[in-house]
Amino acid sequence: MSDRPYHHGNLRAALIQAGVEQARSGGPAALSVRDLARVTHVSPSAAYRHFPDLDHLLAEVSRCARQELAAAMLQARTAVAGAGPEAELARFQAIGEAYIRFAVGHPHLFDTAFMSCLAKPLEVDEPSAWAVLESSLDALVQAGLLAPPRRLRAPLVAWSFVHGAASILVRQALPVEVDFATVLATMAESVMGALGIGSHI
Amino acid sequence: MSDRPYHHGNLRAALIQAGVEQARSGGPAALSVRDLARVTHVSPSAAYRHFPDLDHLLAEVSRCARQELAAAMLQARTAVAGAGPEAELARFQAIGEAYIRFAVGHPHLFDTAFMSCLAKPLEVDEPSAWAVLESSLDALVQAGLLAPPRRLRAPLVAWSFVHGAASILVRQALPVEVDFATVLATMAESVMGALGIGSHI
DNA sequence: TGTACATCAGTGAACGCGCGTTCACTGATGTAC
DNA sequence: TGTACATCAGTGAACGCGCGTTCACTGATGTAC
Repeated sequence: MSDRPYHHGNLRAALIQAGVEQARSGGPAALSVRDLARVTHVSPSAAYRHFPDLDHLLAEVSRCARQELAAAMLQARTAVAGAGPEAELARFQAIGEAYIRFAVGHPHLFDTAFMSCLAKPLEVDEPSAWAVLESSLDALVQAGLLAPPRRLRAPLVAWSFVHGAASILVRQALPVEVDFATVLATMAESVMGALGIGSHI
Repeated sequence: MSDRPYHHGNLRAALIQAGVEQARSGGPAALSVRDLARVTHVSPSAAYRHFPDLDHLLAEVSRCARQELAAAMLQARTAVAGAGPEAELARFQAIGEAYIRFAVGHPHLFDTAFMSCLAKPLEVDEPSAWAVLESSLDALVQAGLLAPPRRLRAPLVAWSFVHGAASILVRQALPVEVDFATVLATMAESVMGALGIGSHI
């Protein structure tokens, strides 16, 4: 404990990062000023140099969780190569699949991403899941797969369905066995159906 | 405090009911053995005559929250009179609308209904939102509005979309202003589209 | 280049709090005879 | 109908704990001259 320098160097970022790791294993309930200070090898009061209170710290942790989700979507989309309508459609499905995969793979982080905080984070999400979705929908329109009039409400439609399916898988909210593959297939088919993707050509 | 009888009479039910009321205003985080005992005018240790620990008490509170949701759906469905396809469709839409209305009207109870507990409630949900949805889908099939092959996955499709939309409204998860009426209309249209309701006639 | 000093980023002890849970107990109830 | 007594459902004090936050402080940094 004595080999660490008196000044941490980047305590603010370190506390947030520690928060993300704690949240990954224990969810929002596992986050406390004292515990994050402990993990960061710093006294609890040091945190108050960087955050006015716990809630502001939580808001940043939550934002990082959302960014991790967005990064996963971005990566999945980038992984689909090629041009043309079929590649564009595959990229759209890839971000939905990544969303659900993230929720199932990191259920506590998923909860943390959408936990309720009174404080607002200092910066906006970067990357942002919302932005990823918006740009993918734009690409679908340009590829001629999504009718322009449907573009306006498309984000709500897609997000609702995918977020709902992810929540169900995470919580096992349904009294019936739903397996991952079934949800993915149903999700893809349903969003296509709801948005009429491809059907107006 | 001295005018109350020594024996409460139905403490178990009273604690659960108190839990529902506390959850309604403060959400799952507002639930504690000590607070519920306080509200019920009973010593904290009395609760342990009826529940092995906090988690088992929470599981019952959560179940009651889900039952309240189911009751709202049931009431909304019953309120739609008449027979025939158009009435059946209206009843189906009514339960989805009631679900979303409940989430927006009682956001903390909605959270409580789907909170995570390690313990399982002693009894199953009665009424059950799942059962309400299942029977409504059966009615749609019988009215010739839903193609039988789509019946199997229909619960997952409907629940995902409605639950997702409700979560979004409750959390204000989208960085865009989404009003209640728009969500309801979009929800109805999308579920119809995804399930192909009415389109195969 | 060297030194005084303001500023910054930590420490550690302490505060008061509410929590879950246990334990020995006591008051009320109801059953057997 | 009356009484002994087992059983049930409460009480209240206590346990140890971890929490958020404050406060007076001190060690390190870096800037002005």
